[in-house]
Amino acid sequence: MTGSPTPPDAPRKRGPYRKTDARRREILDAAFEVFAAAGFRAGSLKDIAARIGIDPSTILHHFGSKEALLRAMLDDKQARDSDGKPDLESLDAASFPGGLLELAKRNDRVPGLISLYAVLSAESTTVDHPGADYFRERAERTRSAFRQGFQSMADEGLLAAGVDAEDAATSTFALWDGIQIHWLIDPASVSVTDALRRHLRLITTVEI
Amino acid sequence: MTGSPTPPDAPRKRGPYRKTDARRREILDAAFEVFAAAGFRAGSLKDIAARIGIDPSTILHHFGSKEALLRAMLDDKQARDSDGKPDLESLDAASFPGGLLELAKRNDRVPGLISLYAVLSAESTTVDHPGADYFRERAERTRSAFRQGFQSMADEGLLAAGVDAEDAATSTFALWDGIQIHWLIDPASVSVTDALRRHLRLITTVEI
DNA sequence: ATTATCTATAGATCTATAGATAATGC
DNA sequence: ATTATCTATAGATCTATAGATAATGC
Repeated sequence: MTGSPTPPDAPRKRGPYRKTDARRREILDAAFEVFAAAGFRAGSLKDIAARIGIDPSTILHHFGSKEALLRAMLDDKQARDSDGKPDLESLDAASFPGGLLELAKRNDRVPGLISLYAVLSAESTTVDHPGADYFRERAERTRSAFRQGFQSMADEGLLAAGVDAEDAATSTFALWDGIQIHWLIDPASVSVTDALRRHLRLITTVEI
Repeated sequence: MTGSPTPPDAPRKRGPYRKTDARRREILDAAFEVFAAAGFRAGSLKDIAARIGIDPSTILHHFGSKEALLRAMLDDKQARDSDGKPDLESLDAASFPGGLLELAKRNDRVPGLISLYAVLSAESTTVDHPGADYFRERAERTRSAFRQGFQSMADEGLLAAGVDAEDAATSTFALWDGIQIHWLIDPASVSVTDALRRHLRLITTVEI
């Protein structure tokens, strides 16, 4: 008998090179920069490839298609966002509004991050956009996390009179995304964290 | 003497056909629909032309270039927005917050209008976008009009405690633009006018 | 005669694939 | 031997222009 240790129908594959992960990371980082600066449709594989000195077809070897690259890049950002650092879901009543501000400050310090989400989430509302599902789910998750955070504040009587958790979540989320676009349009005229802080002061009773 | 009534160097031109204005209007309307649905970069002259049954080159005959068409379309929208109807600049202290809501309601009823501004203003922040100047100026004008409106309210003591006109303008503008994007992403989860009304209630002392 | 419109096409993209060559790892 | 990378190119855009034909208006 020539019984092999692997099933007969499973073709033996050797797996990727040791440096493949690093190359994929390079591509994801370059894709982030290009998509943040130009959006998905105007950001080309050629631009991304040029940034790290490879040929566009190499990107397709690793990710299969431009759409798949976008999804991989978004999933990667999401995974790294909630990697170690405190994220939305982990904020409780005591740390919630301050935690939001911390999050905003942290995002402000990552060049391109605000642009990526602001540009792509708006672009994702246009016809046949491959990021539509991602951004709809992201909006749902974000609003839900905000709602929970504000609800635990409401439970301790920390919301301003006439404000409920649902309203607080919706308005804070909207103001945050809106002010980010206005900051991209004219950075000198607004401050993301200042606007957010003033809004949180208005809808809560805590010192921020 | 064969002295002509026009200067010798001015070549005599006959001017456009009587129906040219109507054709230009058709093109502007179709451009609005396409740019609202797809953005400027993904919205093609071919799509616009197909919508009204003409050839793309006819559009270029009338407007010269795709960028010029975008600018003409934006200028046209701006001119028609402030055409007769009460606009931002004409609102005084008494009618200001209510007038904003009316404006929002009116915009909600024009399909594509919210998408046009939300999509293009975000897209305009990307590299080499022909709408960048327009949207920066528009943001300036809008924030300034809001500031004046809220300032006249402040003068009559109609703003909530701790809120000044500048903050009110910035936050209202940001919340409005943000909630519009969230509405485009998931229309079922938010109401533009409700969110705006709640915000105005929060920052003013008037009944809305 | 001038303006409007279309046909045809140039020229510049862009994504994706096929297949050759180079690098890696068993 | 398999994976990674590049070259070359197909095929599908897209904007813009040149020039022919049709419609309009003096």
